[in-house]
Amino acid sequence: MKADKISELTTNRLSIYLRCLNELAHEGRKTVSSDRLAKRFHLNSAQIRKDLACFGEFGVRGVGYYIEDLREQIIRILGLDHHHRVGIVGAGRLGAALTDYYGFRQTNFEVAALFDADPEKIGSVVSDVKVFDVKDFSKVRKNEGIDVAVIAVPAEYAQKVLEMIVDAGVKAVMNFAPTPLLADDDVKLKTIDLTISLESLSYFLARPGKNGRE
Amino acid sequence: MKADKISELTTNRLSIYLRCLNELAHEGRKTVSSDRLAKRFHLNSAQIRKDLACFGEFGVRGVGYYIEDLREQIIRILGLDHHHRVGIVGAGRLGAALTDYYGFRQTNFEVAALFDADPEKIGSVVSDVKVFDVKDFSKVRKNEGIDVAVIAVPAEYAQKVLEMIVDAGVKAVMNFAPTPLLADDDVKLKTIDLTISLESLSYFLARPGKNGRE
DNA sequence: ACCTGTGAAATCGTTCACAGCA
DNA sequence: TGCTGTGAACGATTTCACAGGT
Repeated sequence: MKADKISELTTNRLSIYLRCLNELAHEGRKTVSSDRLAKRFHLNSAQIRKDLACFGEFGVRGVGYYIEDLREQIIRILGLDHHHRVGIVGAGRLGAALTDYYGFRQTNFEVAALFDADPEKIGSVVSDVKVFDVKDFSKVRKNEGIDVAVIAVPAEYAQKVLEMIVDAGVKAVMNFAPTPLLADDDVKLKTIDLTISLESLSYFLARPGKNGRE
Repeated sequence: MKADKISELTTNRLSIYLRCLNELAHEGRKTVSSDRLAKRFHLNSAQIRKDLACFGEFGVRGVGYYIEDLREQIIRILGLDHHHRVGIVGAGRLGAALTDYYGFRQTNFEVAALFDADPEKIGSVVSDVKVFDVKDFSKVRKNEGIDVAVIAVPAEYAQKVLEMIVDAGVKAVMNFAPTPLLADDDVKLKTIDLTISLESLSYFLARPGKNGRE
């Protein structure tokens, strides 16, 4: 296949496949077929094959996939063999929780700096990470080699913060402010909107029985 | 239209439309057409009309939508006129940050209780919310009238915690553990997987230039 | 003239089903 | 026989385009 247009749905599933493979590898298994993988983790075998086929021919007919080999391939595809340094803008509770979040620690992402506008917070240390003045973002970004930014500020400041981040040259941003933001096409912006998720629960509770399964 | 099968994508957009309308109402506008709404907030006007048409005929031909009226309709549809009480399982940093999250405060959701298994934490108070023993979940749920649960525990405990929550009768659950969970169809389960989101940024950084826009 | 509500078309994503290889 | 890789069918979602109401 080797298509050029790969959906984010596909790459998200790659993350899931990787977890499944990690679990199987941990159990000492050497190979797995798309069918066994699907049955065991409630996935669809054709979808697994299609998703993988976007990036190459990793399987062996009659055998399946070599788990260790496929793990390495997915790690490479997802860029998990590269290290990234994260700057979190907003040193409130959310910023602090994210700094501490083990996802940032166990993976190839490392929180290098926090930023805030509150003089009370600037200079303090949260979970071993120093809080800088947000005005110094560009300078600190260079010194610390930050290539990923997280927006954890109130919605009304989020767009301005994003523009500052992008002006400083960061190309990958995760936004936790409950508002959609605008950015150039060469910047990857991922918004996690907890308000929408909450309101979706509210909708369900208001009309019991009608479940849109995930 | 009044269709029976309403996609979650549609209800998620309802949340967004509500925000837009709030902004317009704040500016003192009385009516808005789907086209103006779309242009201003970078949406698609046909989609707005289709989404709204699922729930009734709220517009006036030649005029557009009455902002105040439409706001009330969406609030009713999303069940934002009902109050909900939230129990958060896991009183670590993430649980604490969520307890503090203004989204839970400003909306119709209120954090009523935290739960943990750590004796050090049980009995303490985080952001005015008491931490209970997770073993007492069912009892506390009844006393406090909890109807929404949040899972903020490590992935390996998440499925067990979900089962406990569902056994206690809670029908709406938000999961922050980075693992897909299984639940019955009559339970609304919403998973927010920060690991997948991070890995999606990693994928982008590994192949610059190919952006799957949100 | 303006704008909604909605069939029809286009696009995107998933699942089926099987040819072909080990 | 077992399994991958993939064209084709199917299903879901988005966008177009316009009939019809004000």
